[in-house]
Amino acid sequence: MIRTHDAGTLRASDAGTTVTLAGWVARRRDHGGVIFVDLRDASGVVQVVFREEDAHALRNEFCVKVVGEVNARPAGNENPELATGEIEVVASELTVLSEAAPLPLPVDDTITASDDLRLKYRYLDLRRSGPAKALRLRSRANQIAREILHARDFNEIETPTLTRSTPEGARDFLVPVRLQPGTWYALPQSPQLFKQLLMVAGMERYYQIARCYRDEDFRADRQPEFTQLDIEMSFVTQDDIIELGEEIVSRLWSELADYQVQLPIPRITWTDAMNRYGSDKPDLRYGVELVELTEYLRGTAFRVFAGAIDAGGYVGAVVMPGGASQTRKELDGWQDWAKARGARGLAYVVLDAETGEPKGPVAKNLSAEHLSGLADVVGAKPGDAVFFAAAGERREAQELLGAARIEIAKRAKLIDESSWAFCWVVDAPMFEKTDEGGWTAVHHPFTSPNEEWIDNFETAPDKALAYAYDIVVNGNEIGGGSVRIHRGDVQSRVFDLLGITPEEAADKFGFLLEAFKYGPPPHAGIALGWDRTCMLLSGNESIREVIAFPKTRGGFDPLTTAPTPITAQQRLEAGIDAKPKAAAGTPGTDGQAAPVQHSN
RNA sequence: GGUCCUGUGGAGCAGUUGGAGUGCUCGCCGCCCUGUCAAGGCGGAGGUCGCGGGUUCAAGUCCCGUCAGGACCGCCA
Repeated sequence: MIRTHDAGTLRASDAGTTVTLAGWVARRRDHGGVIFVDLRDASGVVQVVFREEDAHALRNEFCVKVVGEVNARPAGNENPELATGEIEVVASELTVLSEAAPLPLPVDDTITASDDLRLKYRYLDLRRSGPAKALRLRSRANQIAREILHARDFNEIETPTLTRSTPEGARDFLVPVRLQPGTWYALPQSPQLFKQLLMVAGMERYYQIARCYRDEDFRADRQPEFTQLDIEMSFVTQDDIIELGEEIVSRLWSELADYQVQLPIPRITWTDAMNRYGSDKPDLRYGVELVELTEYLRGTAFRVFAGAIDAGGYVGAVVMPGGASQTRKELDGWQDWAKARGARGLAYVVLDAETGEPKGPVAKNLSAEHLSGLADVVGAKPGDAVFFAAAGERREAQELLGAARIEIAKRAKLIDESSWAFCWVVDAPMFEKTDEGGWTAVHHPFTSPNEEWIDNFETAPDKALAYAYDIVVNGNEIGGGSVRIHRGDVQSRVFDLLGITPEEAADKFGFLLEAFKYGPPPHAGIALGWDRTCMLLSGNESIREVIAFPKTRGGFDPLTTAPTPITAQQRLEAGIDAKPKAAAGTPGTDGQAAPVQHSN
């Protein structure tokens, strides 16, 4: 080793020791006759004192080696801000290992740079303590997960990243195949089918910290490549997977966020989540629950509500505490907000802070009777605002109210940012209607109906429930999974309902169905969105912060400038323009199976 | 595909009613300085106001387009 000690670990007890340190010049304070340098390495920072002129030439981010003696600082010069603040290293020898050009962005915890500049110089960005800490936290999270899973006899198994499309709803990234021009690999959207094959293979307990790919638009919490902690077990029930998920989550939060998760984590059914919070990933840090008014308002003359009710739909409301004090401009702003998400508007009534009298444009359209009881029905007090949503489709109106609920919490500052609220959302529906009138799987088509529905889901597909579960924290879904179908007859019936013909099924995932002929065990699994989990644990608001070299919104990497054009030669070799031969045994990616969605 | 925000020396910002590239903090270069810790003092360099077009006597500022970055919707768990 070039160094004998780590800079950040030196303490008063090391006084008198001669040490060799190596690291970077974090800051230089040149007083002429004495020069102070904050020397930074991965362990932290220590002050080095130079009395020789040669340190005058040092600049920020020079990489240096220093030999010196650890001394207690002169009385009165201690720095309680630093872990190493009681001591300093008096240098006797300085070696410049490499110089640094003037920096394109400050390597300084107190100053922020724009995102694309940070990414272009990510290696400098990561010298800062915050970004570095996020990656170190992620490494520790990986370690914790592995400790738990290996203690439970899991096998860490790698699955292919050059494969065929897995049945998720997202667009695939495609890779041309030189050896078979005109054919293409897909990068996996998840290892779903492979982990199920590993269950057939008798591995019984599988996990993988798996890179997954989806060619969809970006968000603050979405990148085209992302990581899942992917888990599958044989001979288990939903409760077994939930118990495992709870151990992982509670260990992560206790060690990395200093928070003790109360176990068991509360479970809420999907239907309750939608009814009460208008979301399948409710943020339980605050109340503001939805109230259904379909029956209360039945018979109203207000056409917007009556139309929804007569269509067999839903009318509901959500209360904004103190919302009556909003200005007209703020209330109008809610209309723009609603339109931005595709709604026609957001009806509201404000309750006068003094009298409790309902006011606002919608109040004129409601009968005196409906108005007088409104506050009690929705649980509003004088000074509150009541927002309404109505639609022929129950879920559509509830989701609008759910989004309004989140916005209310933000604007009314109802969120305790230091708190954590976990829940499992269980009993998700198996199917939902497609626009064409058919059915599509809410999770994926290998998710098992629950005990109650496994033999009769065809009788009421809209009511059938699945053994599917999502774990949610503060309104973020950090993981989800399901019990899988392992019986061939059930799988065939599900495909049948989804309108997937046996031919299509065989084309798309015949290899899995084939495998299921040979004694597949009952199995179930879960996948935790690892980037999002680490983002939350590290207190960041973008998953870019927990990814070493992330991409910008346009799918661009400012550091490497990927993606790049290819040469004509590369294009030719890759066979991009080749037409596939008649699809005999090598079906392409053009299977016309019914749409299937969702992973895990 | 849509809505919105941003783009000004190396970094982060300000820039009024359209009136000379004006300003602030940091960094950079030089000099001074023996106890600082976001050191301090003095001096200096550094600009096609993202790019293109338009309106105007005059555009960093107004309009249109475009590029880049960001937030959200659609999409996607």
